[in-house]
Amino acid sequence: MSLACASCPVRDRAACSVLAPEERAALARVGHTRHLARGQTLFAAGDPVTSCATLVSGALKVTSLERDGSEHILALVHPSGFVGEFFQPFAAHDVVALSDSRLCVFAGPDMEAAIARYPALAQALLRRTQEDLHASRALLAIGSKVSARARVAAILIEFSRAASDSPCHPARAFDLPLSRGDLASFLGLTIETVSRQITALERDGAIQRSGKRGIELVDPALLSASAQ
Amino acid sequence: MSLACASCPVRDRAACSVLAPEERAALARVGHTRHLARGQTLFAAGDPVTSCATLVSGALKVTSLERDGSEHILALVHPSGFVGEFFQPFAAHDVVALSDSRLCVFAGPDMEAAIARYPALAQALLRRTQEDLHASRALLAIGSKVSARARVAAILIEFSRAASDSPCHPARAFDLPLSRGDLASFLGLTIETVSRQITALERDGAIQRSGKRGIELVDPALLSASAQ
DNA sequence: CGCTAATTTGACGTGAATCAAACGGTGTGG
DNA sequence: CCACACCGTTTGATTCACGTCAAATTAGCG
Repeated sequence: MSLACASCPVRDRAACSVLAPEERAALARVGHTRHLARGQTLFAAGDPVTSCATLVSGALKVTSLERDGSEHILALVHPSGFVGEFFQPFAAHDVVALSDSRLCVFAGPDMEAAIARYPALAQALLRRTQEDLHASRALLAIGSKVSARARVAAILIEFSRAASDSPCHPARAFDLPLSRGDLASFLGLTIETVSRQITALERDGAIQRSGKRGIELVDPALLSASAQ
Repeated sequence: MSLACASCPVRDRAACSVLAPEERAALARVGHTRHLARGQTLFAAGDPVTSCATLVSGALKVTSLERDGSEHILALVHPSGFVGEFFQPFAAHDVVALSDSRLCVFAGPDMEAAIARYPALAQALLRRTQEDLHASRALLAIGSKVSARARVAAILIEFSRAASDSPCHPARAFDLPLSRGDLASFLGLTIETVSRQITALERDGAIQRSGKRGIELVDPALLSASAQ
C-alpha cells in the first residue's frame, strides 16, 4: 500500500517534512501505512529491531515490564512522533496503541539508507529525539513531587498540553488517554489514590469530569497551584 | 587554547569519534577546552543557547528549578556525554558541575556548520541523544516504584552502572556523585527517608558505606531484590 | 579551635497503601 | 428485553510507611 503524503495530516510536522518533494516521494515508495487497533502491539521488548515508524493518527504508549509483572509507562507518542531505534539490535520497550492508530512504517535498512542519503533527515530525527528527551524530562520532574495531589495535578496539566495542537495554550477539555491503572503506575501511586485525588480535584472545582475519560479544566490556576 | 584530541580520554566514545582524523582536527581548531569547578554552572535555564560541549572528565547534572524554589535533577552527564540544544533559542535547564570537570566546548554556529558538513556527526549526535533518552526513561522507571526502599536501591544500582566504564558489569565500588538532598529530590522522597533507607540497606548487608560518599556493593543480588 | 553545613538518628502524626466492598458500564446469553 | 457476569472505577475502613519536627553527630573550612 503506497503512502499518500499529500493528504497526510502530519506532513508539515513529521521528520520527513524536511525532505524535498521528490525525496519524500522516494522515501514514501519504500514505506507503507499500517493500522493498529487499540491495545495492539507495534514493537515488543526483546524483539529484533527491523523497522521504525511515524505516527500519523491515534496515540501510542512506550512501556516496560518489570520483573514483578507490573508495567509502567515511559513515554506517550502523539501524531507526528517517531518510534524506533537505530543503534540497538533489540527493542528495549514495548510499544502499544492506546487508541486506534495509523502509522507510516519503514524497514530499518531503508530508513538508514535514507538517513545516509539525505543529511537533513538525520538532523530532523535528531531534533525529534531531543524533543522526546525534553518530554521525558518533563515527566521525570513530575516524579520528584512528593504529594499525590501534586503528581496527579501535574500530569493532568501535562496531558492538557499534549492534547493541544498549539504548544502555547493547553487544551481546556480533553480525553485522558490512560486508564486509572496506567496513571497510577506512571505516577508511582495506587489506583485508589489516583481515583481519590481526581475526585478531590473535581470537588475543589479545579476540574470537571465528563464521561469516563473526559476532563475539563474548570480552574487551570487552581490546578496549577495544586501541582506545586 | 587548542584541543589535544590525541590524548583525550574519551576520543573513542565521544560524538566526534566518528569523524576522520583530518575532520576532527578541523573541528578541534574551532573548539576550546574549559574547566569547571565543582558547583559551577555551565548553562543557566533561560539563557540564550550559544554553545554546546562534550564532557571529557568529571560529572554534570541537568536540573530544573521549580516555582516553589526546590530543585530537581533531570539527568546526569558522564564523560563522553554531550550537552547542548540545537533547535531551541533558550536553555531549558541548568547544567552544573557535580565535581571538577573538563569540557570540550564549541560555539553553536560552529557545531551546526560541522553537522552540515559532516553527515556522520549528525548521526553520532542522534545516537548519543537516543542513549540519553534511554537513560532518562530508566530514571523514569525508578520513579514509578512505590516504596522508598525500592527507589533508593534502584538508584544505587543505576549509579553503579553509570560509574562503570564497561556497560556489561556494574562497578562494585563507586562514589555517589550526589548529596542526600539531591538524591531525595531526584526520588521524590525526603532527605531523612533517603538517609534511613541507605542505613537500612547497610544494616541488611546489601551495601557498605566507605567515607561520606563511597558505596560498596556487598550483596548485589540482595540490593537488586530490594529494588523490586 | 570554633563556626557552619550536611548527615544521621529519634519521636510523632499524617497521608497514602492495603484490604474490602459497592457501583457503574458493556457484552453475552437466555 | 432482561438477567448475569465481567471489568474498570469509586468509595470506605484500617494499617503502616513516610513526612514532619527536633536534636545529636559528623564533616568541612577558615
